[in-house]
Amino acid sequence: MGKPEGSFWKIMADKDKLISRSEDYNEWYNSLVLKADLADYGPVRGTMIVKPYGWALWENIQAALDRRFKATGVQNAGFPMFIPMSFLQKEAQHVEGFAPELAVVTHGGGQELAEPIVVRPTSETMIGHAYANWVQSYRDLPILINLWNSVVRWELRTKLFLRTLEFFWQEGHTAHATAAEADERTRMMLDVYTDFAVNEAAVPVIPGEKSAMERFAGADQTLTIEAMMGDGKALQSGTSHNLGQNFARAFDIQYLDTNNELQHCWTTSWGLSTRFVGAIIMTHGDDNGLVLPPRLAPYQVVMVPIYRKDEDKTAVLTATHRIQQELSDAGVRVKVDDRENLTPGYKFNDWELRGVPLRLEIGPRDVENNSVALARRDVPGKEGKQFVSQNGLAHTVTELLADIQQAMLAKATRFRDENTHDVTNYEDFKTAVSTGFARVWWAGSDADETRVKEETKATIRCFPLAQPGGEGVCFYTGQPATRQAIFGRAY
RNA sequence: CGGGGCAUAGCUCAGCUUGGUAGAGCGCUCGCUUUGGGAGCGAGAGGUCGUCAGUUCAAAUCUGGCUGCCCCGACCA
Repeated sequence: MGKPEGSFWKIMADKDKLISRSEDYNEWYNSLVLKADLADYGPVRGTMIVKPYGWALWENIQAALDRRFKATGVQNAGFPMFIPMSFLQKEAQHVEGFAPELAVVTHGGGQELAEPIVVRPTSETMIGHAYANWVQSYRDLPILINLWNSVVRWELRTKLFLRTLEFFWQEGHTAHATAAEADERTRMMLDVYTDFAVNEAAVPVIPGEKSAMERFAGADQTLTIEAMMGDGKALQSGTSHNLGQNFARAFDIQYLDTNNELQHCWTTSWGLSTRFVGAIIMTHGDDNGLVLPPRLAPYQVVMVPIYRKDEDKTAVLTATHRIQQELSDAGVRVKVDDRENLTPGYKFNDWELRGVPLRLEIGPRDVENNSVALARRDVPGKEGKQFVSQNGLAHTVTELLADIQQAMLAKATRFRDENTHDVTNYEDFKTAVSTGFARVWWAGSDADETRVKEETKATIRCFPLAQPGGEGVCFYTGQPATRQAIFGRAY
């Protein structure tokens, strides 16, 4: 064709290209979720259809969490999604917090209901009702239960995975005989979330405590893991609440202790949702699309066979399936992209968009040389591509996947740290929270916190559990402070 | 709940100003040629133009209402 060499390919390449993150981060996110085939919009405003690829990612998240929960003695159970309105009203803070976002069922079986029923926004009240019946004696404690379900909160402004009317999550609910045990459990589950985020998702998080204003409605204490997204904004990625005796009192969860005295239980709850999928997208994604951590990726390796002639095809496909089996036997999640109607180049781009950690190309030359090409998703272009021997390939791949996992965590951690600034005055604070986190000494009141939010849109994401110790000067009030806080703009 | 935008083929959109037989690209189906970074040619399938009403001989096009979705702000995992 008579056009300059580059222009044709540039046009072709731009055709289906994502908008770059720097151009419009929001648009990048929205279109990526759709194009990577993770999810789609539901027919009711603000609802989400999770497609098989997105659900597979969620299933891997579920599996990683579930085995950690069970290792601490937690059992799964199923609870009703319908809650009597009166239950919500039993805990004053709780109803106040959730009232504005409740979905209420007024009709059933063609009849108007005598009492409206609430679709669970979370199950603390239903759990309270059940536990009150289950607990009689200190011998019945602790109760350690987790629910995998979905909940409904009538959000005004929604965004796929991050905030939808209905979302999928787990909610753990425990009841204990002592305050110390409840406190221990609250921290233990935060540790579980931290370990999961860092070691499975390669998402560096800051474990910390929420301020009184950001606390869960009805909790004495809310712990959180906070992550920094690619645009410098914060995402609350999992929470663990110490509910004290608030719900035990509201629902009469009582037991007889060893002295035959009636005591209220101490309860906790903790949750992590499909929002975490959003955290993975925005922590690791780049201008070419998703970058999934190998430990959670639905496919860890995608194989793209390449051939021209029929005789090549037979040889290539034979080798492809042999290697597929070999990798699969080694516990690697492999996908062979044997679609006939698409060119290898298209497949490369497609799987990059979908974030598969490692691409394995195999063509006639490889069959001849006993080699394959491996291209790692986290290192784009030629740099990330290498030809390796087919001998010991399972080992090579396993090592490479581990390396990718580690490199992704290192990269995300570096980004987070480079965009976290220790500041001591308001001007520097404003600069810091416009691009990332500000770490400050804080001694302000609720009113001060509100004012900072109004003036800068930044909120206290958490008081990190890891504190430097000693004392500092509050950047806002100038008062002596004993705790440092992380501020940031949040999703 | 306020402000803005959009609604025409599976997707992205043109057509509307100035009313007159429904369009393009991509995708899809079939065939042939292709395949190491988003393939080419040929032949097809596919739309009561969001909805209701009004104006008119005639409405995708003009007018009004309604509905839905997306984006931006206040509230939230």
